Amino acid sequence: MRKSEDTKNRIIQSAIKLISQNGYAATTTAQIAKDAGISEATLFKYFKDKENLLHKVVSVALTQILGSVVLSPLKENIEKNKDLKVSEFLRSIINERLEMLDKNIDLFKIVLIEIQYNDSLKNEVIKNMVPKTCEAKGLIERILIRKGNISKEMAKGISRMMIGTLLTFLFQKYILGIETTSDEIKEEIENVLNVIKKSIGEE
Amino acid sequence: MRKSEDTKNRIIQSAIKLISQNGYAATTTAQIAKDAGISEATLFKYFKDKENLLHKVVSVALTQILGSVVLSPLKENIEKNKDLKVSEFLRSIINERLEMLDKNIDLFKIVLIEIQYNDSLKNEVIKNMVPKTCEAKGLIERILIRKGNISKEMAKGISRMMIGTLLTFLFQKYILGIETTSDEIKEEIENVLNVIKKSIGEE
Amino acid sequence: MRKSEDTKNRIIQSAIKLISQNGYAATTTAQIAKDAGISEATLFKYFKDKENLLHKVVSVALTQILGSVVLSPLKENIEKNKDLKVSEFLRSIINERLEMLDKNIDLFKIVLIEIQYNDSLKNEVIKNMVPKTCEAKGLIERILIRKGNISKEMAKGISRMMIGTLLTFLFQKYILGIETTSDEIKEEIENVLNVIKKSIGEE
Amino acid sequence: MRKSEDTKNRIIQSAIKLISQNGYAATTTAQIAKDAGISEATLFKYFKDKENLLHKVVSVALTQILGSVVLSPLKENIEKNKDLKVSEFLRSIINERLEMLDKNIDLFKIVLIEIQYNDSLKNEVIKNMVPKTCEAKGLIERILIRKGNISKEMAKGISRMMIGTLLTFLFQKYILGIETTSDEIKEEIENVLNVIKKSIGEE
DNA sequence: GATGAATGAGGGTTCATTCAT
DNA sequence: TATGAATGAACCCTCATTCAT
Repeated sequence: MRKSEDTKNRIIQSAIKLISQNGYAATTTAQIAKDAGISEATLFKYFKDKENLLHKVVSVALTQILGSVVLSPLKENIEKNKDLKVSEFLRSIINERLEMLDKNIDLFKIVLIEIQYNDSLKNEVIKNMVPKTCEAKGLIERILIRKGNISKEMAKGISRMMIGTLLTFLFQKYILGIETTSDEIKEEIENVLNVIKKSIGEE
Repeated sequence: MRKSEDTKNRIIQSAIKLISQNGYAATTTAQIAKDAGISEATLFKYFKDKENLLHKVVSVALTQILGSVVLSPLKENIEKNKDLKVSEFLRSIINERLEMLDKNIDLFKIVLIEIQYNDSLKNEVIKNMVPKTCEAKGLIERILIRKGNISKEMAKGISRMMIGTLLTFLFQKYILGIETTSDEIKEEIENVLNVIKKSIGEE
Repeated sequence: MRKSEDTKNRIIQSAIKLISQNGYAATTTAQIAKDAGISEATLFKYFKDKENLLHKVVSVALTQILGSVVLSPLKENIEKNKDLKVSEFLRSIINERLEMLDKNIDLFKIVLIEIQYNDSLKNEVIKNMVPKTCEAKGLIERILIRKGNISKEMAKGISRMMIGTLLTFLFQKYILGIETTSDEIKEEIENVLNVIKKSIGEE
Repeated sequence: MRKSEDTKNRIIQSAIKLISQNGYAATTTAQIAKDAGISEATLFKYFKDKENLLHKVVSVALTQILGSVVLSPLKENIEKNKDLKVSEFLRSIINERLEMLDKNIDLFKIVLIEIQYNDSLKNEVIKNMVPKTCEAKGLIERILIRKGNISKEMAKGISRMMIGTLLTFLFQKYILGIETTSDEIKEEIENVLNVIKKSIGEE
């Protein structure tokens, strides 16, 4: 049981590694088995077929991204920093989110790419990802509003900008693969925060 | 000659369609040939191998995205609207860009996904895409600055927000495939523009 | 293990048979697989590609021709007959060599023909074949010299004639495929031996 | 007509060149057409199919080898040198034959290799080559006998040795591709002639 | 007479999957 | 449970050959 569970996990980890590198269609079960240190026959003892393994991989990715890794630290962070100035609150969120992206980029890539080609996967992902993300977004907006002087519409605009900023970095660094120094990143974050600060009259 | 050029184009169009639907690795040359109404043998008369066809597809995509489709209308739009109020100027740009995204989403998807797995493709894309995008970004920033009362840093923050907003829509609609009514989209744009307007004291 | 080795050998034997019949380029992996009673997929589990199989075939051929089959019996024969008269010594060698040719003609043909089109094969063959052949040639020459009254040059001429005689039969029977009765062969051998006998003043 | 005949010859020459380099099965009609500077379609206007072209190539090769190139110079040479000493007569023949081999090795290779795989080709070749070769062999033998003191059997042995010597060089230089200096060749020829000289008591 | 364009048939090769052990 | 051995189906690609122009 222990051993069995362990083998299964090794297969999944190998699949994550290889699929994120080469894509699902270009990753062979032979590669995965070899990387996991087992035979192909064994792989098919654990997973009915390749598609089944992909679903498991995505499911694991979703769990990790949404459940333990993504939202908990975000909520923690939000809670911990909710008494800061708005700009500092937002900065801490962005930085924490960037770190999280960095740690989970393989999983993100797999999920984002493979749902393009697989509707059942897409539905599964949407069903899990959207409400959780909206929840987090709402949480941030409520805090912004509570901090005073910020209308609901402004809060929505600001939270959307935060998402946009994160996506821009995701795009730049992980999709296009452009090397960016952490100084450059900091500067760009400050530029965005500047606009927001001005808009809410902070300082 | 006429005929030959036509066949070649049909192959490329079929490839674009199928690769954007299923990904490069999962698209077979047989599918492409069938869709183009020719034999596989003919396909390989026009393209040395499958990889070669992918490069041609990406090259066409880049040309179309960057050259005629992406930048020209953007510059035209910028030129035409540079005398509007800042918020109206930005709104017109976003709307025009959203339309452009909609028209070229297949090409975008192919390029963005396939460069994950193909370094020579990635280099080609980066070399072409980055400078042109920076150019457009710079153009917008200069106009913002010239319109008065906006610092260079603010302009940078704002242009980055514009990109972030576009990427958010790209992500939401085309990656996650979430249906969004145009009213919802408009509302969200207004929320973002609102923040920007506030930040530059417009009105 | 047993089974696996067996399958591999069956593939090689089928390859030898078919390549010697039709040549490497005209022999398909499908034919080989069918002849070996396995699927093509299995063939490619045992040999990386068709070229690899050819190399194995040639390697087997070389081993068989040079190692166990060619030189050992020759040396044995030389040893056994070194006390005969020169003409009888040479006759026994020629006859033994002709038998050997007959048994291994398929392997010879493959090696001799395929090295025309494949440099790496040619190098491999040369490296193995030339020294061993020179060794055998040298052995014969030393015995001839030791038998008295034969100069080094004469010995070289005679050994060369032996090779020439063998090649003539190879050419006649196996290249041109001309049927020759064993009486005709014997007669021709005697004619050549006659010349040699005269030249060394035997009898 | 002139032009047409010319094109046909260019095709044949290209075929000879390429088939001798790569073998019939591995030579494509596309390669031949390209080398001949024409389109593949044109090639098939001149030759019903690829096999047909091979037959024409072999036929040309045979004509050239046997008719004009091979036997005429040999007969000429025999006639011219029939009054020399036996050893000198044989030396001149060998040298002339070696030169001829060198000039026509491409044709020889094609013929010798392709008849292994094609019975109709083999029959054609045998029918033409054997009688002519026997004729030349007989001619030489008659001259040897006429020169005195050489029995019919000795003459046969000697002529066979000549063929063997030539085949040895053919084998060494053109099949195995072993580089040999002309000095080495001369020495080996002398060794063989030495034996013959001794056998007929020359000098 | 020459060729650009096209292709059916087949070649080598890979892949996910099965099954006896 | 784990795997060595095997494979049908499909993949990318090539080839000799045809035909309208």
